[in-house]
Amino acid sequence: MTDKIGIHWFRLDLRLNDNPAIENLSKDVDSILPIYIYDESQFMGQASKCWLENSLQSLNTKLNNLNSQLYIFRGNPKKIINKIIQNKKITHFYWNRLYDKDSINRDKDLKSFLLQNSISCQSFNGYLLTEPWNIQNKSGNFFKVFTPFWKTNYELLKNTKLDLSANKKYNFYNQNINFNLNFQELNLNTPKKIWMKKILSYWKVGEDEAKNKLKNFIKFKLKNYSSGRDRPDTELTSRLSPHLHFGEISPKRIFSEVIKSNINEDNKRKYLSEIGWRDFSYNLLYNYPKMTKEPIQTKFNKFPWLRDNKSLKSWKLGKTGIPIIDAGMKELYETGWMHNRVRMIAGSFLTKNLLIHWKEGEKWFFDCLVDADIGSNTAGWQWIAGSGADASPYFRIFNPILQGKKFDPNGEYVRKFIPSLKKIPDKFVHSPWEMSSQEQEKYNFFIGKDYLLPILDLSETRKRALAAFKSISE
DNA sequence: TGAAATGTTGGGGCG
DNA sequence: ACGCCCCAACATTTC
Repeated sequence: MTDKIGIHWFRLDLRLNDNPAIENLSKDVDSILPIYIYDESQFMGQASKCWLENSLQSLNTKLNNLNSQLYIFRGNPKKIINKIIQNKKITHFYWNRLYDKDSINRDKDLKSFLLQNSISCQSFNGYLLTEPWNIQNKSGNFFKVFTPFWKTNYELLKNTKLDLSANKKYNFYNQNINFNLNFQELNLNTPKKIWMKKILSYWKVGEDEAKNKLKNFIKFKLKNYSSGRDRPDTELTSRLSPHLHFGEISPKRIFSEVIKSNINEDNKRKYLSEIGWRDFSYNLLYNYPKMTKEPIQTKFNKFPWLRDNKSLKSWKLGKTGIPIIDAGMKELYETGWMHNRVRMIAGSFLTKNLLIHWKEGEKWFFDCLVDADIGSNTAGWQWIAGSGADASPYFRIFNPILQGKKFDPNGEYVRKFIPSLKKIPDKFVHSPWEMSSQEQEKYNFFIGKDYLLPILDLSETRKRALAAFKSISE
């Protein structure tokens, strides 16, 4: 029994397929010990915790079927890893890389610690299409604008053979370790159990479901993606974002399946560019590690944000009196997800009409979204606030009524989350306050009773935002 | 991955 | 028949 044992440390790569660390480990050792460490000191939103718990269970079931299990621990990774490697048969320790500053520092430290202990330690790319240090413009700098970034990245990928591992049966470890936790002991500290249960009722979690969603997306939705992706009243997005976040599916798998599919080029390109935005966000995060806390454009340090807790609360609860905003915020709270178009409208409303700091929105989204992701979420918020690298220009202020009419023309989306709007005709569904008192009488729908009066004047706050942005431009 | 303000054009009503 | 005005409809500019 001198078999070599290698540890695979799962983080945001909760899958067995297309997992480069596992694939490489399987070549270098006889048996793979799969571990997960829950580190409470690492901030995680409520919705994410819930998804995580379910995703770990799903992964554990898959490992059970391979006569093994997921070995779960809780606490400081270095201390736990130090304890695990007391088993002298452990010769290798692999993982897939992460790209935020805290993870990078932690992993660097661990790598040298493991090497000191004569354990072979390697890391791999299991999370991105192209890692930030492998993509540069002609002058050798990182890209700050999406379009040229994606053009370069796309060409790079199109000409590379993506080595996706086939559905392999790896040899996983199955001996007892006496200090790992079972799932009852894991308890991820989610006090709002009922809320979480509700959110999860809208989702299936895990690697198999991710594959399934991709397959059905390509089969039924991709051909209408280009125009459909902007319509929250349809179901034409892939909804793969939470699966991607937890690494239940790899972006390379998505890229390769979409390219292979027999769908017209325009729709494919449009969808893949959304996967490209994810890589771009990580490219920014890696090169501007401070972007999670500070504006990328430094002039935004002196932006006159307002502190307005009352309005912030109205926004969070979907009580602004603007149907498309309220529907979006309710979709978020109810299902843990919000349609991308509506995320932009709601983000513009918070940062431009309310002049509330994008970090407040970012925090709320991070807590409520099942796809909460440090790269995409902060990049998205900086983009909409105007402080991002190639952000939406400051004067680009969405008018939520026009956006509603354009992208939810029959009001199906807003009525889904604000049922009282079912009583009134399409004409008023995005601006019910425009109904005369006779019309309110006629439809038995009264502003103030069946729906709120808007908390602000759109035209006035638009002008106020333009003035505020003007004050920081040189 | 905007919206509003302003400018231009052209058809139709009308004297 | 013609010029004038009005005002959609569309285009361009500005924020």
